Amino acid sequence: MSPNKIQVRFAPSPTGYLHIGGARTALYNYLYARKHNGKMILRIEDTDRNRFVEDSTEKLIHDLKWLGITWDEGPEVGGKNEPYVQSERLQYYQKYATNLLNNDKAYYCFCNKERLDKVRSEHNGYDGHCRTIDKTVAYNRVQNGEKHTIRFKSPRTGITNVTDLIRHEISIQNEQLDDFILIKTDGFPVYHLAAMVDDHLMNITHVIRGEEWLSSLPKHALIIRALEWNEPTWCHLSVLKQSGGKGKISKRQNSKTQESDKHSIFIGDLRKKGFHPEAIINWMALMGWSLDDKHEDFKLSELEQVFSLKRVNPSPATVNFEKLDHFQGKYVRSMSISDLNCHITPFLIKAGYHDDDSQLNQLIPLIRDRITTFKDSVEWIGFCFKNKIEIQPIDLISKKSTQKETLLILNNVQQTLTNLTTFDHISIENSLRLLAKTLDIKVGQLLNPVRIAISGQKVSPPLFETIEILGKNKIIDRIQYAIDRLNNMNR
RNA sequence: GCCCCCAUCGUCUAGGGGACUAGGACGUAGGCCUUUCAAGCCUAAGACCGGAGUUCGAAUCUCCGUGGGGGCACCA
Repeated sequence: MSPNKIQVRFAPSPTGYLHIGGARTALYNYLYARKHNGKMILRIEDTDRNRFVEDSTEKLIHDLKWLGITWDEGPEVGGKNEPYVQSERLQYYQKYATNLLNNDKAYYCFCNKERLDKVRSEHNGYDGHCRTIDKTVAYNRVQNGEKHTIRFKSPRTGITNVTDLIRHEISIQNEQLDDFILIKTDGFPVYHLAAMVDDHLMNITHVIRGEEWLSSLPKHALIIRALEWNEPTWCHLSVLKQSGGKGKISKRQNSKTQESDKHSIFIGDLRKKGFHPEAIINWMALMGWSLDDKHEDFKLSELEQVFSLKRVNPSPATVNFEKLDHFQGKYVRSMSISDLNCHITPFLIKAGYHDDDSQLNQLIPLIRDRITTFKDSVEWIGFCFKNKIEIQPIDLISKKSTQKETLLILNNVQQTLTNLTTFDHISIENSLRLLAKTLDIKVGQLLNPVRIAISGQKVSPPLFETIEILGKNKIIDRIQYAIDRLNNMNR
């Protein structure tokens, strides 16, 4: 591998499911790698055994793939940097922790939790208590099996400067840093060590991650410098803020403002709610990045050509689900009938509607402009697949109309349709328009009760076409049922 | 409390000292179209957080406020 080759990684921890914050970070990594013919690695950071969530890695991989985000190396595909799960890489962390120990850049710490809690309330971080323990004494205590951690020896004075690609120079007074833990009592590394070791070993050239890491960036730089490694290019993406309230989106809090029947911050939920991955990608890409002031519609394949980290915006973005709807609607309208059929069918089946494929294909052009999510199709055309339409007779009667007039309309419509020899929407339209004229009422007035009778709904796809698709028998039956209901209304 | 980051319409953003009466998109309002609902098309309202500088000239550069966000673990 050429050393100049761009190599990035997405390194989630298996503590929950993929949401738009993580997905967007994965997306930017992916796009950057693709744009520069680099490679992307998926690495699982599972060094916290307490927060481990059983199926989250599989779900995460599934969600990423569903979005269209792929990687060159990772747990299920393998690669030359195996393994890709941190709990299987313990030897490396141990090795470099020892290295730091030997070079006097780290030390053993024997402080227990109680002391630490006490120190924290008095100090700003760890007080360096074990820093002065004689090296051989400390070594012997470790040999005797005493519980210990390994801490990094942070500089006490001076300033640490780090450069971030989208935030420029960041500096911190070293006195703000404490001697943080590298290796925990259980022998597992802490993120700061593990991530830096892996990034180095895996030749990561650009670390693209969330802003929540910005405050620990100096620690990371210090570790890398202590080990005398090359520093990657840092790129900290701003956080995504909740749509309604305050603060960043989070796996823990849901319901409230960021969840609704239609939306969710979780990729898996969005899938179940009937969104298309391309719509989600387009939406996420624009939360913090833009090409210019003219282009907003991007397919994943197009983003791969035009993405640039230099155009990533450092300020936090608020999640706006209405814009997701916009991209989704736009995407739907660009889809072919057969493609839409594939996406809609599972939702119809799940809703319990028998799916007649050829009929569905006829129906799709009628709803393409009306649905946003694929799941919306259930509400729009579910009635077509029902055996019986439940209606309240009162709903059949328009505001300004009467029971008598409605019955007259329905009877006439039924008769007209029965007499039709060619049952196509043009003939249906012509005959019903003529009927309205004959009855001296507006077309809308005529169609309202018919719409309810046929669909059971106040809104429906265009009626003439719907009547044609459902067929004469079904239509006549439904109108008859409505007439019966109206007649029995007063009894 | 301490540290760090950020700051243009309600939201996402364009903007790199003069091309800014600040552009686009979503949303909102009105209109056209119309069998309902959409879609589509047209129109409108809507922002440079505040104050000092620097400069002939600041949305753009600097500083100070203010506001928002993130982080201060043997979590990532």
